[in-house]
Amino acid sequence: MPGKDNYLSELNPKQKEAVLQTEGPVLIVAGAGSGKTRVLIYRMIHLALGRGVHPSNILGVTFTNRAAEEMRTRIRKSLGGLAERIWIATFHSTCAQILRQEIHQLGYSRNFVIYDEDDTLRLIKQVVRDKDLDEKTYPPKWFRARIEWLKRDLVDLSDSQLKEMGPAGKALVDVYQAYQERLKLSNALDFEDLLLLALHLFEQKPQTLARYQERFRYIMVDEYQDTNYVQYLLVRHLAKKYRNICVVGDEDQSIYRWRGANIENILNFTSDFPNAKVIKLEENYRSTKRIIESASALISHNKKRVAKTLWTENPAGDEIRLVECEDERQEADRVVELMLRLNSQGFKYKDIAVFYRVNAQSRTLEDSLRRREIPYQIFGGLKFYDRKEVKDILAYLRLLSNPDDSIALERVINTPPRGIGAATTEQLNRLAIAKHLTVFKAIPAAAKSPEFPDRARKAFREFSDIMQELNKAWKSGMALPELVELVMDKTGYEDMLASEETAESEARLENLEELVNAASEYESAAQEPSLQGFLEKTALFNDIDRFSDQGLVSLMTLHTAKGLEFPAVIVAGVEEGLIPHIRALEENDEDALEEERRLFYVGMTRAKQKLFLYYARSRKLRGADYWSDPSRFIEELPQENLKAERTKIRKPHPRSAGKKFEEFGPAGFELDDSEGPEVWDSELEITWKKGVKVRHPSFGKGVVEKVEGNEDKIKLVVKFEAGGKKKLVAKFAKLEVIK
DNA sequence: TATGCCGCATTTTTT
DNA sequence: ATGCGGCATA
Repeated sequence: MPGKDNYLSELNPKQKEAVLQTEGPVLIVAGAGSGKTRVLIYRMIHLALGRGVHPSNILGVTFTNRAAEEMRTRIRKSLGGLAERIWIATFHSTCAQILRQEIHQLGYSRNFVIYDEDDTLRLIKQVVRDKDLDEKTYPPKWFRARIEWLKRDLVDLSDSQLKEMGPAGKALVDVYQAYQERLKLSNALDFEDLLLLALHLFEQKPQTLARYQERFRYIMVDEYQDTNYVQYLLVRHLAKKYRNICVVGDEDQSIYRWRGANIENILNFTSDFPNAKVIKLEENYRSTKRIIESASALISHNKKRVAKTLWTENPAGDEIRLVECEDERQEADRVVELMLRLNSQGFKYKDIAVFYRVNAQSRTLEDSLRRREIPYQIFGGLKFYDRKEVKDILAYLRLLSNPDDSIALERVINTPPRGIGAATTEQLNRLAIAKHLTVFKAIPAAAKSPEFPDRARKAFREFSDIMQELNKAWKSGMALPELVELVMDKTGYEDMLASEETAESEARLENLEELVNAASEYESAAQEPSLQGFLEKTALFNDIDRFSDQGLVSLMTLHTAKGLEFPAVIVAGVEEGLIPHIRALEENDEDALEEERRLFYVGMTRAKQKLFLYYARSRKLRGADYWSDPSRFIEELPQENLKAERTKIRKPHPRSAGKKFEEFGPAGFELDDSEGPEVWDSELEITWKKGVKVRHPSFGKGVVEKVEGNEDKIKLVVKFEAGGKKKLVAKFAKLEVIK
């Protein structure tokens, strides 16, 4: 860790320049592994210690909460308690915090809730139904995607793009407006609103903007290549007065174009902020020469980038291993075998990661990992706070905090089932509209209304009583974990799950236990714990199961891998249709293909020492078998850095990859050995025979004397130098072949 | 109103 | 293959 005084001595000249250039606009183009996090951290430390800037005048915007936390932890080591005064957060979290203070100026209430994608979709569905639109012609998901686009790109509702969409465009405008009204009635903001309303605030309330400009005199934005248009405008507003804006990014690692990230933001920075200083960090400290050379060769095929040359003084390292497999099951088995081998060579399990393009690929890998009892952890996929049971319980809490939250109400009013079905709910909604009440407030009235059958009235009364009881407990200041438990108890949710007695319901109950834990963790960690604060955390943070250093192999998608590094990296499914993904290919758009290339680039550059690329000749996808060809990106890698191996048995491979087996008659089944890399004999696939020299972690060096058995159960008799013969199972013996 | 079956879609997802 | 949502039935 940097000492307080000599922190500059640990930086190379470029990094030092980036740290010292505190005034004015700065663009740091930071290649993969070039130490950009270190630069950002030292920059903050330097501002505070070297330039006497008060930490509270520094804003650091990151893209993930994980990055924000990591940054703060590292700064704390140098600045101690002062680190807490620096504002380090994501765009969304930053805006949420600002709006908590200021949103009343825009006519919203400060106890707004944040709707996630699921809530949003439910609300859109309501709107679509109300408008009698056909869900087949106009899928709610389409509206959601388009509404996100309208908000992210600040599209004017009179824009010609909408007109050109014809009736769909008209429906979109219609749904959009109704959706916004409903959000407001529910006192809710979606993710885009967090940014958008902060922007409106800055545009409409100059004094408020001025206050934040004064506060954030030094602004740093990480992962600038992945900012969208609204985020770009927010940055511009905040930086306008002092112009001390430093953005860090790498257009080669921009992989969220599909989510509205605008690569132009980083490409145009120097024209947006004239006189900007541009500093390129091109020395890579992470990976071997071969990895860097290969990744650079790959990415040089992209046109949309600013030329830069990544280099490293690290050793050349091993060749990149290219492994061909029959199908995804063999791929998984081989990946696992590789892990065992790497482990025997001294790599800890936590040093090894497998990346894949789509989450669905993880299952086969998991099967193999479990069979061999290798401990693993999966990142991404279903998130804790997105689980149904967790969301249900949270919805009750949301309703306490904000009774206007109509989506939360919809979620829980009949969960667990209490006799308030679709018809009753419908009637309740009508009553609410007629009486100008929110649905929640209409419930006590409905309980008394003769228009409802006795059964429904009783159900309303029960529900109303439950909510009142919970409300009383909350108002009396009950601790959060207890409140969560009370909700689980009084609503009957826990009983409902407990009576199911399935493995599934057990798991759900465990998740709810975990939610109680999360609540108590929050309560002890937060400065001023509140229900609202907890709910905000659950909406904006979803990494309850986070990184553990517990010697587990890591599995994740290529997207999730960004920002991480591992000594040994395996990319699985390096095939046409997967990397690049079929959907990107279907777009038939150079930009889409370039993004796929960047994604692969990101994956490759995570590797410090060893990189393995696996592909399968056929792959089961949604129940059907498909042929596949190696990714075109493999051909873009310098062949001298590659070492390929192939299986001996090869299924016949039709020319048209990406087709189902059954779509080919016998004529399609041609042997295809002409293309692809040469067949090298594999060192990975160790051929055991008498005389092979090996090293064992505890027995030391030895020579193989005898080989028994075959395939999975090869046993070896090894004579060790230290004396003694041992009979070992080849696969599990952690033997390393030596020369 | 609750339940069970069928049909449909299923990239990536830091927020 | 699998899960979710919609619709028909008990």
